[in-house]
Amino acid sequence: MLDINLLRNEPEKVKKEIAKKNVDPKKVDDFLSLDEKWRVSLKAIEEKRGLQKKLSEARDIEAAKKNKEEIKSLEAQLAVLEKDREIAWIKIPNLPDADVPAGKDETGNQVIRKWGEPRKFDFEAKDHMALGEALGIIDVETAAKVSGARFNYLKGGAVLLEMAIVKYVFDVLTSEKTLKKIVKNIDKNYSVKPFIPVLPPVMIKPEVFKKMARLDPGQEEERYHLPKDDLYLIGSAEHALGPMHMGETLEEDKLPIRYLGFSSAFRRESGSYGKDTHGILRVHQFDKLEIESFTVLENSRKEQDFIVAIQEYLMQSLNLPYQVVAICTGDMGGPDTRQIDIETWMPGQNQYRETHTSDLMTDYQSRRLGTKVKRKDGGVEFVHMNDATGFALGRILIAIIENYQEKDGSVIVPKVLRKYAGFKKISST
RNA sequence: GGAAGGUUGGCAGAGUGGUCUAACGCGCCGCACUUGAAAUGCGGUAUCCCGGAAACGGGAUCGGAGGUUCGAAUCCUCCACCUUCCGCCA
Repeated sequence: MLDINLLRNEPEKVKKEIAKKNVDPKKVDDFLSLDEKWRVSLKAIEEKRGLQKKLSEARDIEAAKKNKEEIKSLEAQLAVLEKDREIAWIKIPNLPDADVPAGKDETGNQVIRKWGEPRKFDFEAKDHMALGEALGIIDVETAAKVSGARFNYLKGGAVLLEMAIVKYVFDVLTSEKTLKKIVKNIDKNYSVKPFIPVLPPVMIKPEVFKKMARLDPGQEEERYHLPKDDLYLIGSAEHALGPMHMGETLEEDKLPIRYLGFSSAFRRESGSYGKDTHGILRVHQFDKLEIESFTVLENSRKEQDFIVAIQEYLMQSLNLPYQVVAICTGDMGGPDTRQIDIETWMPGQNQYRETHTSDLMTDYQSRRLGTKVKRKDGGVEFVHMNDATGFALGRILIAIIENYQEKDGSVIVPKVLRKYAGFKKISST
């Protein structure tokens, strides 16, 4: 949620900014009108409560009884107002940063840079499904029988390759030495504090999910819910990493706090029927390495730049061609102030496909989570949060299988992963 | 799944219906004493909301929600979490 003072003091600015995100500016007026009503109601009730105390002290039981009835009816009104006000508040998204390209939808996204050349094959390149099935490492048919559409079994070399990637990324992000190399392009004096490896829970409570601004109206359809226990399956490790410090006030010298999580991610993919039905590009369950970091406000943009630099370092070390995309105002997420995606070249589809995202959320999430930082000068403010993909393992496996395929249908293991995988090539047996 | 005990301010911990504006202590901050420090003494030390330029005023908060009462940290109901035990279990 946005800062209440910003909404009250600069509504025109907020309206102008959210319009860029295709959000109706009227939502600001809706909120402010409810806020005003709420304030009036609150003031009235507080006066009556003060009176109730005095009457009670004076043992004026008759007057107190009467006053109590009035308080009760006012409280009922206030509760309704409070709820409506909160709902209206949440509907207002974070404001886009100044350098975010303006645009209505994904056509407004801008490729900022490209790295690597799509490989020219001297044979007909196959897609990951054809390769994976032939190699016996991807099986969607059995998964369809056992679990339904949009599920998959990974087997053999694909499994070992995934594990190799996981271990490799954990090695990179926990090494100060490697991070120092990466940060040079951003600001050589910036913090290279290593990431803390995390295996998070994959089920979380609804109220926590809401505080992360990931279960707001319109998003529930995308989530798996376990009604018996009222728990949700996470759609990303972000959902369990982001709330790790909710309700806490962190000391400034503890920041930045950086986590690297590994978990399965669960998505209903409602509304995407018929889209990407082939292969394992869009599935209900996949594993993902996720980056989450907490910083002071003046560092959060630099932190995002650093995170993107890490993503690119990893991509380059795997020698996968990619492009970095600045997501435009109309296509970015509600809690984001700046979103940068990476799209990886996939020869099987002859196009770049989204594999990474990096979200700068500023204090939009931390305000509802109650995650604060106590500055050295004694001031307390909300921390800034960044969240980003380390590797979405299903999709990066697709990229590796398709980019590293050989004429005979085998797949070469990227050099940097060989010592982790223990083999150089995946062949049919 | 069953049972018992617990959850109070930064920490520790008292408080079983009005004197709670939450004791005592520790920690922290300020001042005094001191060449400096320690010790000592005095004072101050939670968060959030509303109003206010500010000083300040009002309100809420004793795990959470609801209830009883003129009045709740205290009584009642439900829930969550923690500790321990039994059962089951990777």
